[in-house]
Amino acid sequence: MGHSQAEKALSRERIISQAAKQIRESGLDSVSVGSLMKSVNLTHGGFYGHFESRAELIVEALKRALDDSQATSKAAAAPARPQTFAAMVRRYLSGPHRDSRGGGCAIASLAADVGRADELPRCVMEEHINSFMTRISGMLGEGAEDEGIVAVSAMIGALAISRVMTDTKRSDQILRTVRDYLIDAMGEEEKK
Amino acid sequence: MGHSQAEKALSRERIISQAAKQIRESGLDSVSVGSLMKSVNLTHGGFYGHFESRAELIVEALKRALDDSQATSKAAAAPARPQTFAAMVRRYLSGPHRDSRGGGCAIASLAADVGRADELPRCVMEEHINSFMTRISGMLGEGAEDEGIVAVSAMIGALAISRVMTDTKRSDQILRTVRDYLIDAMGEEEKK
DNA sequence: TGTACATCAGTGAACGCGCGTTCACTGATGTAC
DNA sequence: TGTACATCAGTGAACGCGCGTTCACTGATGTAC
Repeated sequence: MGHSQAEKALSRERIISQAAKQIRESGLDSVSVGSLMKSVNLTHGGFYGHFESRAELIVEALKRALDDSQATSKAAAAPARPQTFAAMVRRYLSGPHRDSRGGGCAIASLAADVGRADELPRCVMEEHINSFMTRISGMLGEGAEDEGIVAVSAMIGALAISRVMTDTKRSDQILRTVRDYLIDAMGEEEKK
Repeated sequence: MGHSQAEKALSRERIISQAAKQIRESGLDSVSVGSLMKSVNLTHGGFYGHFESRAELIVEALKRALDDSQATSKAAAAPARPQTFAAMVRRYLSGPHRDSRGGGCAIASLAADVGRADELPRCVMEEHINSFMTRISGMLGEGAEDEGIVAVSAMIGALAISRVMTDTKRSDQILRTVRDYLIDAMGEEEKK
């Protein structure tokens, strides 16, 4: 059992990234200290060498989940840069995104949970929502701030709804309808 | 202590309606059998004379929450009938609705929770989402099925986002922007 | 470079607590005569 | 209508369990000489 300082940093990293994945999949309440530590091959007692409390971990995991999903979204733009609004919407409102909760947009998975939470997690997500809206507005061109707000609202709502649907055809249809509407109503202008 | 059959029905009613209110406020996981029964002045043991399990109660409470919020929304239309799309959107995307989680739209509060739940609760909400979309489409006139889907997605997303925001001004701005956009882009046609 | 010691990452038993669920019991309700 | 009895709504103690958190301990790591 070698427990060097470098290993401690790696342990913390594994704890946070595992917790981040789990909250995206199953919500803020789904993480328990015991099962989380077991899933990264540590014992529950060690947890408090890394965090003051479960609540502190949740905030760190939320930050990580939001950062991860933002990074994934930006990385998808890498080949073609700058990313177009249409490409972004097509990826966001897709079957694969709907079906990968653990790897998908943390705002969509967790907005309702965070809306009921304390001020700290809400502030953390608030910043990410604002920067997501700014990013989308930027794709739509000058003075498109309002369109960015509307597009983000519709994308988050449609994704959440599509995850409720048990009828896959209907779920696909909703994603497709909102996707086509947004691209048609907002994406066209961007080409000018 | 009189425990007549009529009183049993009233007890069940109080349990479900209290649970429905609580899940709209704080999510599906927030209801515990003990505290719920205490809040309707009964003891926890009596719970199992009304429901087979906590899971069964959750499904009943979800149905009730959805029915209640639908009824509230339809009741608001009573004076002017049929309700206009613009009036509906103005009420949905308002500060008072955002601030009354316990009395507000159960789809918006619970979509993410239900999206992670078992098939039964998902089916229950699915029907309500479909009928909400149909209702909105109906307000928009013939062949407005797609617009209904988009409007419902945007309304649910915007409400969830507005509840995350700690900056009230920003929260209001998001509600206002989505509200104005929807009325402008979709509501105008309805007047023709 | 080699030894002696302090540090500290991680262990695992223990804590009090609230959870969902069960069950023997109580006593008013409802029914049969 | 009045009495005797069965029913059953609600009570509260008890169950096993998992939770978040604490703490005495272990032994490798890192440091001072």
